[in-house]
Amino acid sequence: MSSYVEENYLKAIYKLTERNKDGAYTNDIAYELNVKPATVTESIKKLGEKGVIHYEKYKAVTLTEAGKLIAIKTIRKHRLWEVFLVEKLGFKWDEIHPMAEELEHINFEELTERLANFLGNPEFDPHGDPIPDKDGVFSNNKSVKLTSLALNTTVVMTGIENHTPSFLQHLDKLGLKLGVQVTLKEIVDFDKSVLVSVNGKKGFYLSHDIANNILCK
Amino acid sequence: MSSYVEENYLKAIYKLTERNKDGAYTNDIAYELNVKPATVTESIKKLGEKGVIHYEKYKAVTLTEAGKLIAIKTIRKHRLWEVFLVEKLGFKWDEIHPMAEELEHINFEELTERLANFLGNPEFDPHGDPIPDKDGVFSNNKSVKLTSLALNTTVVMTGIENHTPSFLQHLDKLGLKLGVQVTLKEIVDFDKSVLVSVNGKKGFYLSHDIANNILCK
DNA sequence: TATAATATTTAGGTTTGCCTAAATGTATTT
DNA sequence: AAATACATTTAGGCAAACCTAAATATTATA
Repeated sequence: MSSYVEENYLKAIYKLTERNKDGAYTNDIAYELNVKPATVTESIKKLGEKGVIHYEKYKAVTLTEAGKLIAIKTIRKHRLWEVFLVEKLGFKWDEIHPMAEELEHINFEELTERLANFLGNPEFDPHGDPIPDKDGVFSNNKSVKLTSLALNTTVVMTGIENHTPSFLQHLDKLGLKLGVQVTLKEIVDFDKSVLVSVNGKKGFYLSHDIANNILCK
Repeated sequence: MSSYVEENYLKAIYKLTERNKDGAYTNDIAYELNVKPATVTESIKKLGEKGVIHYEKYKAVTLTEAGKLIAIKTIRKHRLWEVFLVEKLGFKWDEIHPMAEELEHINFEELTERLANFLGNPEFDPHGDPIPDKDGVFSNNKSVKLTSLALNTTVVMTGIENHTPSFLQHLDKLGLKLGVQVTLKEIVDFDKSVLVSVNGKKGFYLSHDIANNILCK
């Protein structure tokens, strides 16, 4: 199995396992990777034989330590390239994902580490997601959802939980970028939408769906 | 055919056609790409159908305009990444080829052009090879071989015609890098080796083979 | 020009990563 | 607990990109 394909499977399984500790299901992996479930069955069987995942027929799969490390290293590469694309090449945060999706599969450890160094060993990518170190260790940074705050709390926006271009572009329009100060002014009982004030300016309403995808600290 | 494979075939054909205007031969393409001639036959048939090369049974193949453009754009990407690896990440000129060989296949025009801009739109890569512009045009820069100079000529080293790490490392050891002043002091009749002085310092001998791979202006 | 040497192509195979359709297993609901 | 719904796997296929061995063209040489 090419490292390109393998890394994508492991990344998908990693992501799904974060959401559901039992492991990743065939159908969900198929959805993540835009392939059919039958293809996934075939692939995860091979990945199991290779020792990067735990595979048992009809069970959710989980990553072995080896598999987890590959997944995390792929995430590291992805996020470092995203920093490069934004900080050095001036791309916007909603434009970079497809490019990073390719660049993450360039496997030269020396390249990755020199890139990290060139970028100042960033700890977060342009979306606020943490960048694991070269041994695969994440700094534990406990952000919470904007929807979980108590009224009249002021926090700093640190991340997001949805990376679609349309969501990112909408945040731009609202002036909601990483680092801004957000104060929760009101929680509307009817639909759980929230009134927020950004950097002390006049407030505006955010739907619960939007607020729920914003992380802060 | 994946763009990865296609670009490598077109690049190989481009290179071979530079050497031999008749076109590229099956065997030579196979050697360049480390595949068997039978595989090349199969592939060039497909590339012919696709319209990127002119293919006729038993004849040397040449690039169509479309194919030539793809080849040159691949070369552009390769050389821009090489500049990045040396200028920004601090790699040495003998280390970068394998990485650039992968990075060249990342196809996002906006990425390439922003990268070029970030690097200051360089005209030459770290080996002195010209970087075509985004429309595939090379600036014509007529360097000549060190072996073609008349005695006592002083020139600037501008490029090389061999990119193997061992050759590059040897040049490093001799202090022969792009931009140095080289004076041709002697041509040994016996073996055509040459005595050169670099930046006005004490001279040393270079075999004809080495001198013949050094370009200057 | 016939023969030998070399280059190219054809024929038939393999592996990888995908597919559809059918079969089978697991989970949920009545 | 049986029936139904849903998830997963199996079986059989396909295209891409590689391979080896054999056949056929071309080119060079005697």
